[in-house]
Amino acid sequence: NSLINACVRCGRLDKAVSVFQEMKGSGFAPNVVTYTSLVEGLGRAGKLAEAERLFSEMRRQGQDPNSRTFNAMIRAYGDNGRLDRALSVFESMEGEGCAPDAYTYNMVIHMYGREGRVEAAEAVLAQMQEQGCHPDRVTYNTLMTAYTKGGHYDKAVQVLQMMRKSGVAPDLYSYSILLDACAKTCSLQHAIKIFDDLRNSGLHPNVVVYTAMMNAYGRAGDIDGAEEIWREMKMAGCVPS
RNA sequence: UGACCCAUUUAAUC
Repeated sequence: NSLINACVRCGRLDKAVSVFQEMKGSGFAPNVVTYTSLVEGLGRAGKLAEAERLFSEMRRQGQDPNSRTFNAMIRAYGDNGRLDRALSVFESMEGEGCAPDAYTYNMVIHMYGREGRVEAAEAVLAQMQEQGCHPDRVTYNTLMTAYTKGGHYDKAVQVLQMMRKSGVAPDLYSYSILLDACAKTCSLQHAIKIFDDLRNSGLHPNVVVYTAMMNAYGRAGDIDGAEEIWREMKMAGCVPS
């Protein structure tokens, strides 16, 4: 399984499949982890029919999909422009006796956000909470992205506050999402405020945050400010990308 | 029953 997964992660689906064949040929029964890795690999390669086939085959082999398998299948469809299919797999989970986990909800929220369907994303968040699944950092960050991409900066900031209130500490993703939004709308003053919050949080900015912040200065026409960030970044030992 | 062990989700620039 580790080898198959390594192949999948490196984009070598062909090798993953041949290891899978070898595995079966030498009498080792693939388990749920094996199938999940392959579904993921097939999804990345856009081979949806093949992924679906394994998704069915595993049940016949007595390996029922678990939440991670469903997640891999949902992502396979979602990343290949089949939101409709992704959603039907998502909706089938309950009936299959598999409860969606935070990853599941987070992915679905992300997919709706990417389509600009902010209200649908909010509905999934509500559903998540109804099911007793607690939103985590990724949930909040994903929702913030949905808002900023939809031009609702204020709502994104509200999410940051909601996040803190729920005891989930914002991370570098949270800040970079807001900084990027400020940069894209040339709201330098907001960006400066967010960057200040970040410093006070005790987190150390990384290259993504610095890049977004330089962008905020740059787009606002403040070259000196941008250079100042650049110097700070190098001083902090942060390597440019 | 639980923990651990192999597989899943979010940000900038290009």
